[in-house]
Formats: sequence, structure tokens, C-alpha cells
Amino acid sequence: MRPTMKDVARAAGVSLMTVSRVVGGEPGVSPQTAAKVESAIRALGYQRNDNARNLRRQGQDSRTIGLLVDDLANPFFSALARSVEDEAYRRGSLVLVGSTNDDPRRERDVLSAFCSRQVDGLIVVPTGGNHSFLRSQMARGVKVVSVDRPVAGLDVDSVTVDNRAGAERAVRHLIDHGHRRIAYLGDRREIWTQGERYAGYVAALASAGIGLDVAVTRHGLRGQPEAAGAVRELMAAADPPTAVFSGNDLVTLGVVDSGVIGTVGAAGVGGFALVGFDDFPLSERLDPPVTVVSQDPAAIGRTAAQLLFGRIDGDASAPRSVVLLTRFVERGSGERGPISPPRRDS
Amino acid sequence: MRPTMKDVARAAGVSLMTVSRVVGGEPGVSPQTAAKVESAIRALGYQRNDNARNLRRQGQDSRTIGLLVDDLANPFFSALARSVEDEAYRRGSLVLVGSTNDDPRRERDVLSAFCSRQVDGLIVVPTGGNHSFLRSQMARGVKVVSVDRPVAGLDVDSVTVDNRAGAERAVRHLIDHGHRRIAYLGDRREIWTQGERYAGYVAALASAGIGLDVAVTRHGLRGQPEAAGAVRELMAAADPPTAVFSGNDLVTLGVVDSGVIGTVGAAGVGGFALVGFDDFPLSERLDPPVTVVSQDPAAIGRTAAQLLFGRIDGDASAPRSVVLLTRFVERGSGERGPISPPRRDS
DNA sequence: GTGAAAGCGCTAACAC
DNA sequence: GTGTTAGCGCTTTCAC
Repeated sequence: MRPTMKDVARAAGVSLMTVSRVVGGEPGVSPQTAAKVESAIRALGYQRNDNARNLRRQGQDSRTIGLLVDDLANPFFSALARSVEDEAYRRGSLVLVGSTNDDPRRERDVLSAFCSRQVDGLIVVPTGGNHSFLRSQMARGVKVVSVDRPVAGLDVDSVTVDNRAGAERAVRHLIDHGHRRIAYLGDRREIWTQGERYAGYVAALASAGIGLDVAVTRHGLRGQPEAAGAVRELMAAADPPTAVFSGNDLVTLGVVDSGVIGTVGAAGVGGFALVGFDDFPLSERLDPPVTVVSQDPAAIGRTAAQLLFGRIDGDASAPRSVVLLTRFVERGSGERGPISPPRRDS
Repeated sequence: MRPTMKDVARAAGVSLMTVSRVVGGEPGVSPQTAAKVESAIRALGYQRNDNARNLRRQGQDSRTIGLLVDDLANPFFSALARSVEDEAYRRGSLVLVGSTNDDPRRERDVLSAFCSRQVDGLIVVPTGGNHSFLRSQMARGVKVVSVDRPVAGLDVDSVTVDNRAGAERAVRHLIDHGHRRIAYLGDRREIWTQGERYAGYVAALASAGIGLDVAVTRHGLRGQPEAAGAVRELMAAADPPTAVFSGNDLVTLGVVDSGVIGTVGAAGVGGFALVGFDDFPLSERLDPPVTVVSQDPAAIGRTAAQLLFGRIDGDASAPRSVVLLTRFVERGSGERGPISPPRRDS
């Protein structure tokens, strides 16, 4: 069906080897011969089979990498994916992509299929599952960079952000504005970033001498609707919180969408406060604008890709853990005091 | 470096062919032999090289498809990509992914690289460039589905939405609410979807007997900040529009972010009106909530993937053009009358 | 400067 | 049931 070098060679009246040289851009072919070959290539519409090529060129790069994220439709991961792909394009590599959907089985399936296609390296947002599989791939020369989360028990390059410190800062900020009953809403604790952010929340409460009340914490919130439901529930309960710290963008959107921050209290005077992890579109345009802990997904992806390609190019130094810093962005929703009762600092 | 079937065969004391049968799950191997082979596979950590496999299994699927969108970081395309990938995962296929960034050169580079990797098919959001390249790939057996936009002059399956009708409906809605000076803000007209939506805008004006005034139209707005700047400019001009129809989500976000709809006019009474193409997060939570023409990117991606896999499985019927319908969602921003002057129906 | 032969890792086709 | 041979499309190696 597709023409091969053999077909081109026959059409041009040269040997297969000469075609290979022309296609590969190698020297040692006379201009006249090269011209003949090139016109045959055009006439037949020949295109090299890179899989066959990579099969023979053992030990050399396949110029393909694999990228596995939690959910490609999530704006955080899609921004990350885009910057990885940009970096790959610049380097002449292709990107195989997949979503784990937080399912270790799917993660393994997809990573395994990536490796069967002889990828040079992997950029992985690891699930909570077992990653001995990755270890054996690394032994076989596949480079691995983990991103957003470290891989448990595996000594690989990783690119993460200061989740715990960012969260602690956010919650301390709420405490500094007089809040003592602060809710935590996040996705599954088993997801490393969520665990870290929750740890930051707990630490901030502890160092302010505020007891942890799990009645105002919710884990496992996947997506906006679930988060909206959870916050409505909390607000309707007997002793509602005066502030919320939310563990990721989807949860923050849910809290905003539930309507609680727009309706309770007079803006500027007091009211239900919110600080969210992750920035999101229109955060500045809401009433009040939403205070967030912001991270830069494009920078995370770019850093991971640069690390990976460095490894592919032979960098054999010790694995690095790059921790990018979050930015705390005060906009209004985190700077309101509690409505009632006011601080009881007894 | 990586163990091969040969290594497994030697370790298990059988022939290479027996290993191939076991790995390929083919019958005709005794349970005892299979067990020996399987334990050798585990011991060596053998994994099949699917590129070599596909090379030999001529005419059979490589179980890899290529997906090329405008911008993977754009929420519309990332939602589409996720649903394509879900469908591929269900089918046991992998997805090579790329962004054209609206650049025909990059489109060609990436598509060409996809085909060199022997993909079974392509799902493409075509740029405005020349696509004779796709034609020659199709002649060689690569299946192609265009998505979001048709491919100019190429008879392939396509999945689009009723852009023109959706836009016309939106603008008619604004006219019905008394607006006669309605701005159009969109991305480059050369992008098919934008051209169609603009055509719908023009048609709605025409059938209402309103003259087209290009002073209140802006094309080529890529991204939120540019759109925000453009709308501020329009509002500051001598004879500002009383309503805006925006051509995609990013432009709508820009209009919202510019602050014009939140500040002008008393809500419910009158004020600057807005209808946007594409829904977006928090559209219901803004003040006023934003009326939109909504499309379902996941459904678009799923439909395209199902079409493509049907073709890969041998469906040779005539190319289909699937047009999914948009939904008009009234929320408030499109249902306010003009501030001044009121309708002059002379 | 050009070409013939061997072989990358695997499977189709055919032995036995 | 198991093994042998040939060959997928290409590059490496070596000969001329």
C-alpha cells in the first residue's frame, strides 16, 4: 500500500542504499543521483517508515515520549500538556498522551503500551498505585520524570510545587483575619497534592492553637458539583464555618458556584471567606474576587520536559527534585473577617 | 538493553516461535510450555516491541491514532481530546497528540511525523492551510476525520456544529430585545468556525433590516486580554454598541473580564447585553449570568473518534458530515434591553 | 560515490 | 504442539 524505499530505488534506477542515504540526508551521494532519487520520492509520494527505521537504529532515540496525566480535560493538566508538547515539538519529538483518571490500573495499561512503542521517556503524574513497573522500565533505559506529585519509593526526577507551604500560608492568612472555624474541602487525601495541602491546613491551625475539627473537613470531592454540594451542607449545619480553604481549582469553582461567598455578609465588612488553591479564569471578576494560591502549570510542564530531554540526551547526574514556588494572590475573598461570632481570644 | 523474544526463548529452553505464540495469546501451546515461557518472561521482565510487531503484521492496525487540535490548553480542545482518548483507550489504541497553534507549517510537520509512525488514522482540527498532504495520506490508507471545522476541498468525515445557525439565533435574540447596535468580537475570520459565526451575525442583522457597521466588528482576537482591550475600545468610542456577540469562549471571557457588563446599567432594567458562543465555567454565577450558545466538546470528540474507529474497522461508506446542534442558554446577560437610545422603529 | 549482505524484533506460512 | 524459514522496511557494515 505505502511505497517503500525499494519502490523508490526501482523508480530512480538506483540501489536501496542510495535512497536511504538521500532520505536520511547523509553525505556521499552525487547531486545528480540525489536529484533523481528526490524526484522519484515526489512522484511516488514516498514517506519514511520511522518505526522500521527505529527498529534498526538500535540504541538511538525514537523521538517519542509519553505523557500521562490525571485528566487531560482538567485545565491544570491541559496547560501542562500543552507546554510539554511545545517543548517536544521544538526538539522534534512526538508525544503519546493519556489520562489515568486516578486509576492505577489504567495508569499501568497506558504506561505499558507507551513502553511497548519504545518511547524514549515518560512524564507521569503518578496515581497512588504501585510503581515498581516504572522501575523496571527505567532499568531498560526509559527515562522518567514525575510531575505534580512524586512517585512513592522511586528515585526519579520530579517537578512539584510547595503545596504544603502554600496551603499553610493561605490558612494562616484566614486565621490572621480573625477566622477560627475554617473548613477544608479537597479531593481524595490519597492524592499527594491533596494530602500535602491538607497537611498545610492542619499545620496552620495547630500553630495558631486552633483545634482540628473534622466536622468541617471534606475529602474525596471530585469535580465542581460535588464540591458545591459539600459546602452547602457545611453551611447548613449547626455550627457552620466562617471560612473555607479549598484544595484545588475544581473544588474552588464548586464553592463559588454554590453561591455562599456571594450572598453571606456585606462585602468589605465581613462575610464568608474563601481562599482556593489554583488560580482560575475570572477569579478577579467575581464578587468578591477570589484570593488564591497560584501555581504555573505551563512552567511545571516546561521544566519537566526540559529535565526529561536532558536525561534522554545523556544527563546521568543524580535525580533532581525541582520544587517550584506558589504565589499567594490576595484579591478580596480571603481578606474578610468572620461575621459571627467575632474572635474569642480568651 | 531490553530483552527480546530470543532471550526469553533461550531462558525457557524453547523456540522463539513458541514465545511469540504465548506472548500473542495464540492457541497451540501446551499449558506446561506456556508456564515455562511465562516464568521466563517475568524473570527477564520481557515486554513486546510493538513497533517490530507492527512492522511484520502488514496491513493490520498499529493501534495508534493521531489527534491534532488548535491548542491543547484551550478548554474546548482539551475536553475534546479527553473524550477522544477515552474512546481510544476503550479500543486499545494509543493517541499521539499535537497542537497546530493555527500554524499550517506546524500542522504539516506534526501530521507528517504522525504518519511516519504508521498511525491508523487522524483526527484533525484543520488550519486554513493546504491539505493535499492529507489526501495523499488517505490514498495510502490512513483514515481521516476532521473535527470542529471541515477540511477545505477534501472529502472526509467531519464533525462540526451548526455555528452559523447558532450565531444567528443569538444575534436575533439580542435584536428581539431591542438592540440595534450590536458588536461582533471574534478570532481570525479565516478560522472556519469564526467565519461561520460572523456570517450568522451578518445574516441576523440583515434579516432585521439593520445595516452592518464594521466599526463595531473586530476579528483576529486571540485570547482573553486582546478581547478585553477591544471591547473597552469599542465602549469608549463615539457611538458605542449596546450589545456584544462574542465568537468564542476566550473572547467572551475577555469581554466579561473587561468589566463592561457588570458596571453599565441596572441589572434587570437595561444595560449592556452580551451573548457568547461557547459555555464556560461560572457563566451562571456572574452578574448578570451570561447567556451563551453552548456546544458539547466531549460529544464532538466522542463522535469523531467513533467515526474514525468505524473507518479503521473497515467502514467504507461515503464520507459523512455530522453536524451536532448547539444549545441556546438564556441566563440574563442577553435579555436586557439597550440603555439608550431605546428602539427607534420608524 | 555506490551497492550487496546481514540483521534489528517480530510474525506468517509452512513444515514436522 | 513445536520449530524452521522467510521477510516486514530500514540502517549498519563492508566491499568495490
